[in-house]
Amino acid sequence: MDVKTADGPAFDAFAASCPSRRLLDTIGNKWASLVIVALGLEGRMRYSELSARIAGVSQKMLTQTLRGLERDGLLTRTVTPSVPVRVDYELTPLGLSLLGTIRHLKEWAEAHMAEVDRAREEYDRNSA
Amino acid sequence: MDVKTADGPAFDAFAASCPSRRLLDTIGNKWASLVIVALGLEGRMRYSELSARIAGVSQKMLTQTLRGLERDGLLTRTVTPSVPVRVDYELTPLGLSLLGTIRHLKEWAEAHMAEVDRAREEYDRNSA
DNA sequence: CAGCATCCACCAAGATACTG
DNA sequence: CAGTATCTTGGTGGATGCTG
Repeated sequence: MDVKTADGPAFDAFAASCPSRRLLDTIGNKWASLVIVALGLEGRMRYSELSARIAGVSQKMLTQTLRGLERDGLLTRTVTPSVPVRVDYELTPLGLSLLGTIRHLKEWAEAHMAEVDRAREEYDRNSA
Repeated sequence: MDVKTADGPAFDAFAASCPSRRLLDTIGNKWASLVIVALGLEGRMRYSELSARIAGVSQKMLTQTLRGLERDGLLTRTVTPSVPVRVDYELTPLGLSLLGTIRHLKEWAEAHMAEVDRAREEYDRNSA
């Protein structure tokens, strides 16, 4: 997280240049992580399949998300110039390695979110 | 990520009830992860120390973030009723375990973000 | 010192309509 | 089918001023 151990305003971690920050900006995105997980499961999907699979996403957000992930080298976009056009998306090796990282998050969540829920109830009860 | 393998609109992962979604909402937060990392390094910090350490955070956001993390059981808030008041924040065991998960993210970022950067340059060059 | 209250600006995200 | 274009909005986050 780019923590400065020296004195001064310390963290520059939130700066756009911090790798961790940029990673969180990516996977913290509501749709990006869903796209990655979907492609991780299916291996390769068409635009319309992704659209159907990820409930609630608008075309705009799906396209925007896919472009971003493509730009980051996390997935590839393949156009087959048939009629009508066919476009397939697939994770790159880089994208697959990130999928592994996301799974770690998932495991923490499944193991500990119940505890978080209990803490919330407790907190809300005491502050009501 | 609560993926439905059955047919239908498939993902309900983005729903508020999905543990992974909620975890990403937490650590995807710009300031929350910084607070956790800061407390992970220092072990225990006063409000003013956190404020000085995390450059650019407003009082509003810092307070809001701390309340959220306290509510989630990730840190404790200890008030010492001296004059003037003294308030200390410290990670709970739960918060410490999350710190470990965040470190995984950091490792991925440090190992792969350079590759992401290259992909971006390439992409931007080809679309210019 | 450690906050709460208020106001405001901004922009990401959704809805809608159109197209190669 | 797989998008693009445009408009609108809500809620996040910052600035400011005040208090136990």
